[in-house]
Amino acid sequence: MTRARIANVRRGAPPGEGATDPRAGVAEAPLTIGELATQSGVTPETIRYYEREGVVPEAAREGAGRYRRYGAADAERLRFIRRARDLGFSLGEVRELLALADGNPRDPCCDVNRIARAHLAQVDAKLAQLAALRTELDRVINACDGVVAVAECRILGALSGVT
Amino acid sequence: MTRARIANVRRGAPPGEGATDPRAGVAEAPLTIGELATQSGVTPETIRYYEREGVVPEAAREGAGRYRRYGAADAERLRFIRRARDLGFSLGEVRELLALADGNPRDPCCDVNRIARAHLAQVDAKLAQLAALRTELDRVINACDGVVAVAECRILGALSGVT
DNA sequence: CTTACACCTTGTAGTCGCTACAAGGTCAAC
DNA sequence: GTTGACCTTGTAGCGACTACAAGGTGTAAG
Repeated sequence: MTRARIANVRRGAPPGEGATDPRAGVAEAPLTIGELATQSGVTPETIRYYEREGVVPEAAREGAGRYRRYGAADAERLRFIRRARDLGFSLGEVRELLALADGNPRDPCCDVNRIARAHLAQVDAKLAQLAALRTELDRVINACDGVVAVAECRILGALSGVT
Repeated sequence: MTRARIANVRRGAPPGEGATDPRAGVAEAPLTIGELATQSGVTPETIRYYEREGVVPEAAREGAGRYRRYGAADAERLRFIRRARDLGFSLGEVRELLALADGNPRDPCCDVNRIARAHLAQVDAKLAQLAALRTELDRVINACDGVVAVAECRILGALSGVT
């Protein structure tokens, strides 16, 4: 649940590259994995994991370096993934959504709807279950008022099956 | 979430052992792991896993057999564990609760309270988070009315950061 | 040029709570 | 003795990362 944000300040900003083209790939102002991580709110480890899993494409390794280099499109894709994950979509669902987004823009978006609605139903189910659990837990806790010794503890009693 | 229940009917009930002493250990009417599983609502694999993890003690292997043998106390302990797990306590928390239940009955039960209340707080936090997520997901889905092509899909748009 | 050091690389193992198998052993009934 | 259900151990897998370790690279400053 905790998403680490890593301080990742570029030590030397290359001068004279003000115009940020929104359609830029890796061409303009390549990012290191750490910078990409900072921009998209995930850790470098997670990005590498996504690459292994094929959720993001293999990064280019520009020039002589062995470092991965990223562009604006990669940052966008990662933010997409992060938002979807934050909404509770599984990585598998994210993969499907990405495939749809990557496909023909004229394709119907009913599959997107289907995935999203199925997920909403799952969330509702989990909510109901968790609410019921909370009620029960509250009941168990509130039974224990003024009891001081383990022998008479009503919480332990409830867990032991004493109703 | 699905807890398998296994049919486990004793093929030959040993005769003449009617009195079920609630304080009985392994002495009276030993159970196989499968029978214990049926009685306590977990699978044999889970019981063995709990033994490996030290949540339940190592089972006695009565007589010449290599089979684990259990008594009423073991069934009780497992039911305790299952109830606590059903209430969402982690195995670590279950371990703590068991240690408290195993300890001196005259010890104060404030630790039990602390664990239970901490867990309730966690559940509440998760509930709030899930409810917020649901709201957001619903908003995303409802934005998409009558859109037919992926290019204009508002769900994908929302995930891409278009607000 | 050297040094320093932050950042990167790959690979592997760990987290949680089980679940699923495989290959073989045991027990009770018939 | 033969069935066949049950048990045994060991190992690997799930999801979605996270955490190391051991070593390589890129950049700035001295």
